[in-house]
Amino acid sequence: MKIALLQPFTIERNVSMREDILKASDLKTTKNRLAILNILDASSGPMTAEEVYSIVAKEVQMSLSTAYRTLGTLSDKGILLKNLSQDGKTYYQFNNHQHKHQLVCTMCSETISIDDCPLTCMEETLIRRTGFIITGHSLEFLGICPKCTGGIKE
Amino acid sequence: MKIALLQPFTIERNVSMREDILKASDLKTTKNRLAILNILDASSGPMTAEEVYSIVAKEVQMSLSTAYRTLGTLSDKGILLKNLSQDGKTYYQFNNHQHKHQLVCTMCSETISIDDCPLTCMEETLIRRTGFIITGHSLEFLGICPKCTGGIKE
DNA sequence: GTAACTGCAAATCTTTTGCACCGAA
DNA sequence: TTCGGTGCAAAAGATTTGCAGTTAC
Repeated sequence: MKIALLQPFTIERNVSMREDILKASDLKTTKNRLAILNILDASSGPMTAEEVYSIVAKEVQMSLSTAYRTLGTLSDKGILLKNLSQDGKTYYQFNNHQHKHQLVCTMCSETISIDDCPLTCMEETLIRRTGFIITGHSLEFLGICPKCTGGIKE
Repeated sequence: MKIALLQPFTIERNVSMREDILKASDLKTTKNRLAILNILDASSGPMTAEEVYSIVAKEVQMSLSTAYRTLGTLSDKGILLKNLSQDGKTYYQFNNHQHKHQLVCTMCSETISIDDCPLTCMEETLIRRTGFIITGHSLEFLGICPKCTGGIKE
């Protein structure tokens, strides 16, 4: 019973945190936006619009184009990171300055998240050399996972 | 006059080198394929299918779908590197083990090639940790170039 | 001669957009 | 009340594909 009560409390707290995030970016608080932030917050890695949509659609009524528009808006505001992957789909993740990259198996699509990003140092070099302001980067590794390697003749 | 003669000789030599490349991959030698290899070899960085096509179409008669098919085939054989960029277009470059990444201005699309790739060391770590065979990676930096920075109010 | 290559047009897939309606502030 | 947000359907843009004709070997 105590545990049952704990859950709603946590959700409530998160909801108000997310309202603050939206308010700070001059965005109206809507069921749809909260639901999307909710799902991405719970996710362990980047998700496609389609994935977000298929989960969110179970909770609230939302069209796919709204999912795209919302994800786009949140990315423009810097709340999310947006990233076109080698599979042709765009992945979204919370921009919490602890972003992740992916290692994807080209045979079965198994995906592993890479926690540490080695590019900060390289960005500093680029800034010095080019005068660019660096606003982001995309990095993805492709390979063949151990399960699939088993099937390759040597 | 001597210089004028030098050029055809060089082209001849390159053509036969490219025939060897195709033969080694069990691909027939066609005007189209030679033209595409030619253009990518002369290019200083990765090119889109559209760019390759628009240049190649001046020299030989070729359809856009053939350009796509040829670039795809050459990539499958490992002759080219294929890379979906954050702008939604696929870029192709010679796979000469000296591949380049790009730094792209999100305002004017000015693009700078990055010659040294810092990822080899990271790939070794990933191999150890995940058991994947790493077959490739994509890396791209986005930013705002000095020309465009001038327009931003501080 | 035959399998591989090519051109054309149509299809595919993801993402974006126009427009009319709806809802948060 | 008023913009901004949303749904629907249609458009967009890059790439792929089916099929019939052509070419390298």
